[in-house]
Amino acid sequence: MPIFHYIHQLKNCAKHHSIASTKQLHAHFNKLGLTQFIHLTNTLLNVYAKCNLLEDALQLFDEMPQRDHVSWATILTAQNQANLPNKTLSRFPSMFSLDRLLPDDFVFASLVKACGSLGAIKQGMQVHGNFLVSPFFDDDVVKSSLVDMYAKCGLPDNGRLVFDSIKSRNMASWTAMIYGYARKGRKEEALELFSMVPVKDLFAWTALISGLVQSGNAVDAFGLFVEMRRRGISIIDPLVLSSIVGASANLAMLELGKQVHGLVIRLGYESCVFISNALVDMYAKCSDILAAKDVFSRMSRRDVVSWTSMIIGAAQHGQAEEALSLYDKMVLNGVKPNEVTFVGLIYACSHVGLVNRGRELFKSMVEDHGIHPSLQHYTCLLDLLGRSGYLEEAETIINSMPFKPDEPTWAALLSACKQYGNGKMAIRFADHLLSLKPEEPSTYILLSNVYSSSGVWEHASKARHLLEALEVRKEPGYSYVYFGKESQTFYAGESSHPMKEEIFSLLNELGVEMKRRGYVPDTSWILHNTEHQEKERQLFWHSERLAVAYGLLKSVPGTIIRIVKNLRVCGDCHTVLKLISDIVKREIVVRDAKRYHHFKDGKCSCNDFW
DNA sequence: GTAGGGTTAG
Repeated sequence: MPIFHYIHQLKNCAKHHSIASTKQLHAHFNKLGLTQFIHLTNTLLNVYAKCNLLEDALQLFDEMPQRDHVSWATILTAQNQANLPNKTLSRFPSMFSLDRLLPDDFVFASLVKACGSLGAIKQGMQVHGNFLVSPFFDDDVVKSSLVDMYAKCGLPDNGRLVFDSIKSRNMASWTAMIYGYARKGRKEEALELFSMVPVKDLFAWTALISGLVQSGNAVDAFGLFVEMRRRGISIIDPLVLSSIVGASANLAMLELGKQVHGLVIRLGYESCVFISNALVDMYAKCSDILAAKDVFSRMSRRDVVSWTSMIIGAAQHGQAEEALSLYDKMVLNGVKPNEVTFVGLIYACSHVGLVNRGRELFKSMVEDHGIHPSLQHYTCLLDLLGRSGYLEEAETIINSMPFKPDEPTWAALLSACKQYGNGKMAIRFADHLLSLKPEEPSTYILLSNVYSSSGVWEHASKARHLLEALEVRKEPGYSYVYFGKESQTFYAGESSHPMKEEIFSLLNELGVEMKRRGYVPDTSWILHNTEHQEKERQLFWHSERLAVAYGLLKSVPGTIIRIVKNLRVCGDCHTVLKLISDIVKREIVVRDAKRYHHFKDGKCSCNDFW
């Protein structure tokens, strides 16, 4: 039978993902000694890759007596498609060392793509340089990939230089460039380019919208999504929906998220794994952990992202046991955890002080799963150890780990030193923290307190000065409360609200009852050098309290009051919200800049850890 | 026979 006939058969296998037939043909070729025909073997390689049988493809590739450019391009692309871009980059050097082959245009495109998905800009620029001095330097496909790579690496200006050199721009180059600007938050340039696109198809809209979501501009992303719908662009592919679900998550507006969920269902994409994943995450971020679990439980197929989203959701809402048991179920289901999964798991342990379990998971991550711990993993582990008083162990880890702790980690450890009365270590940690020039005002309070109590006055006053400088450019605190479709934003110290009187008297009323229950305002959270009474007054006007009072006055009795705050909730407000939840018998859910707090019956889901 | 754009978890 002629070779081209076999190639035709193989193409059919790829089209229908028929694994059995592919393997049968492979065996047949072996028997007839046809594998020497590189043309045929390359096709087989590609079919394995298209059927997601990377292992088979790799084995075949390694066994090939001879390989050409096509073999290399095929295997590198296969690794990209299997989401293993680092393997693409590590395999590439043997193209020359093993087979004495230089990259062609196809191979360049694969390498550029791998660099893009890794955000490996240094290697990306090297590849770019090699491409420019290669015979393929003018290839438009590689150039489009380069535009995309620079977009993903956050360097749209580098991308623009390449973009301008493309002779015949097609949709791929346009969308890559639009995405590059949008992702960097350069909305005007993105829109300008978008207006120039000859055909505004769903891809172009998606690039624009998803880029804006990723740059944190959820509001404009929504506006554009509505505009896209108005123009009758049919959503024939669900990817734009995951961006828009993500936008609702970022805004933490539950009602909006529910509407988007409704749209997802109407369009028939609810069973799409990555859409469901985005929904799980959205509900968790909107503090409706029950809805998140509901979506999760109805999924017919769950990948590592689904499980991880659910684990992190549970952990962030204070349900550590749930998070850990989800992990056990995940393993039982044969889903391999990745580095993000372990961030969620160790974080969960840290929340409830499960020191041993946390240590075990960290060890298992490295030893059983071969994952290199990142700074984030160390941060979670140090949090766990510090909180439970294992300060020496924490310090040993700091000295041996390949990263420097960040500001919040030093701050958490410093608090732990204070709590466990380790003054000497506190000074060591404080010095590290001070040298980082922290951004968080409460850090200076902490520093100042540590230095003062240890008699290091010079540093205590330095911390004060730095704080005063910081206070000037501090972002004002605000909170928004929402119920149904209504939402209302309150700024700290705001006293011009139309319902000011009602809010004021309700807070006063609650204050009387709180003091009756033993509440003493903790004014150490107020940073200014002011009189005690003035400090109390400032606490009183913190935005989250105004929002809660408004929520109590305006929402349907018995419903959950949901609040989103831009900064972290202060310690005193945390105490107050716990008390209020008990006094009025209402659940209050606050999402602050760091954590989720479910206040109910005088307790908080965060276990007073945030 | 091989390549380029839009997606989800921290």
